[in-house]
Amino acid sequence: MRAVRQTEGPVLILAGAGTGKTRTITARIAYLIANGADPATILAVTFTNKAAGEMRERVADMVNSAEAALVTVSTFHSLCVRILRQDIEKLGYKRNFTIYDQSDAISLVRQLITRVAAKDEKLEPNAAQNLISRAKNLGVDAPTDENAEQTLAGAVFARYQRELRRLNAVDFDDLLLLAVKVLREHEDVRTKWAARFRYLMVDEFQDTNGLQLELIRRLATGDRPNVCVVGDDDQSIYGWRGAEVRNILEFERHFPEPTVIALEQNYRSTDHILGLANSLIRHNPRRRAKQLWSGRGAGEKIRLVAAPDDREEAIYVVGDLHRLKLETGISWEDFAVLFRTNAQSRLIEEAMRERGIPYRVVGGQSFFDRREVKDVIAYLRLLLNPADDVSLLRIINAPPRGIGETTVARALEFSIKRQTNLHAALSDAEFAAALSAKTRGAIGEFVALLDRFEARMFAPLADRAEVARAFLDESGFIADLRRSCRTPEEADRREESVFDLLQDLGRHSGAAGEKGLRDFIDRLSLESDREEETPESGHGVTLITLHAAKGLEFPHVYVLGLEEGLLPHERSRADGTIDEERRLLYVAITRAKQRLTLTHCSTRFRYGQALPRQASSFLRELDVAHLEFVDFAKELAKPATEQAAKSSFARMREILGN
DNA sequence: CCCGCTGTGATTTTT
DNA sequence: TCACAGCGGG
Repeated sequence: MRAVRQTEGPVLILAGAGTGKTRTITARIAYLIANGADPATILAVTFTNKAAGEMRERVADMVNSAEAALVTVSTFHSLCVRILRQDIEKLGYKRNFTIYDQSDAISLVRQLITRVAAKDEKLEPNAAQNLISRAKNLGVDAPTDENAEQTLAGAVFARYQRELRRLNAVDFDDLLLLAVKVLREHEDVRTKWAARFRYLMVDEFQDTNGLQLELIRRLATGDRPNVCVVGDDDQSIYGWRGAEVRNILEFERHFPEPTVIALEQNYRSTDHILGLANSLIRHNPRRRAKQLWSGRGAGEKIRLVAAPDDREEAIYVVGDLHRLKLETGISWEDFAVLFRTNAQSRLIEEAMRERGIPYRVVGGQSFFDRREVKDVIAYLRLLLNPADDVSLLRIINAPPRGIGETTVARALEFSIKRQTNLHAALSDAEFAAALSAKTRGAIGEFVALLDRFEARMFAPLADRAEVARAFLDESGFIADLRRSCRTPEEADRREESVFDLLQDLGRHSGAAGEKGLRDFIDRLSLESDREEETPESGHGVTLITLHAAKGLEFPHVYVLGLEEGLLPHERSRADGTIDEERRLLYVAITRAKQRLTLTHCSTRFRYGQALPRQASSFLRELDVAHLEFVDFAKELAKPATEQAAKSSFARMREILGN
């Protein structure tokens, strides 16, 4: 297979849906090693920790474990952390910088808005953080024009970047931005890292943004660097968060005269499913031509169902999969219900519960909770970087220790005036002088606590997990955590998740002293603490958004709401991203292995109102040869009048325009 | 500290 | 419609 053996020079592997993308990359790595490449010079970059983990596992299966361990398989962000932990000083940051995740960033933005905004000005922290993030992913690290400082958002942006620097902190976007910056501006640094990696591989290349492309370009050495990217332009669905399909469409511009290999054999779906997918995606302009085929046989036609409203749609889908399950005995895990927006899952959930069918909702945003875990991280971060005000503010009153809001506000003011951080302000004699004896005592105790544990944590031969446990205990955090719970069970659960974390810290076989703890915290900061929720692990039918479904596959798939305004989403018309919506449907269709059902409604309830709906314009693009029109009324096994059946059939024909 | 009132806004989501 | 944030009162 050429995709595996062409190891020299730039290679572009166009890997269509279900063509064995990950398998190809891992086989390449194994092939490289078998042919004498030094494993330590191989770098494979992915987007998610999950993908990196899977790849690492598969490499370990193919080559001996000592060699596998030398290969660098990493996400873009953790690769950047690695670069920055070594070389960020060139940019004027200290090496012990703290990494802020999105919620840390939002809380900093919130603070700044209250500090900067006039009485009548309003700005949502969430929206502002989003704006800043978008800008940074375009490579912009400050508001562009002079006016920008005058708008609230611009002022917050400028202030935010300055604050991060003062706090010796970087956010997720900075990781990319600063890593690229240091490689761009310091040739010695660039040469060092480029020399390390002789073979570069990038997964899901269609999802890269400008910064990520630049990172790869700067790491790639020589006229014909060994850069192999794998991706599928037809599955580019993250444009809205900065991904540039252009990167894959114009690969030759960045890496001239590449070997281009198209993987077109699909190992997943039936011919009808692939045929349908092909007929749809053909309507996209500007794509790398490819035609997927499979040897899996024709299979069933794709069923297109028109439901009267979203409630009936849900009842139908759930009823249909229930029936199928009873008839064939396949397991619940083989089913997935896909939808454009999270809100759509509700009706499905209700219908599932009514029938007692087990299900799991993937995604959503349940990862902002786990308050106690974030608190523990804040405690530990503070030991590594006392200048980290966001962490300090998070824990200064957990537990309440007599340092009230007023005192904190004063300390903040003092720290701003002195151009320093909160920790320094709290330790400052002049600041203390202005306080009551009681407050002074409370602050003194708090600062002493931090200093004492900083010394203990980084003492030679310190047992990090044990020191951390004592820290959380003696600070009163654990007791406060338990106290704040409503039930003893909840208290146990939360305390246990803290101890799990500490146990993990104990097991973490890192270096002694600061580095070991920092590696551990870096890992925690970069991995969202959402539980492992792979479709295999849970029980039940998978309910999932179209976006989150990318990369997964299921024997039986239902795609809901193929209606104008929902898929394509109404926003996409104004944004000019209809192509991306089409790719989204393409991704959805290609998730199915055996049986696929598409549905749409004539009426949908939104914000309490019944809205008339039109079928998605995408339906007209589908090749009818692969479709079967399901008579909704009949399928529901309700006594339907012939008239109703006829009219619904006529409507469907009308919709499809043939 | 907690409860209930009011106002608001409502794609997609990983690191 | 409904969920959630922010606020004021008990």
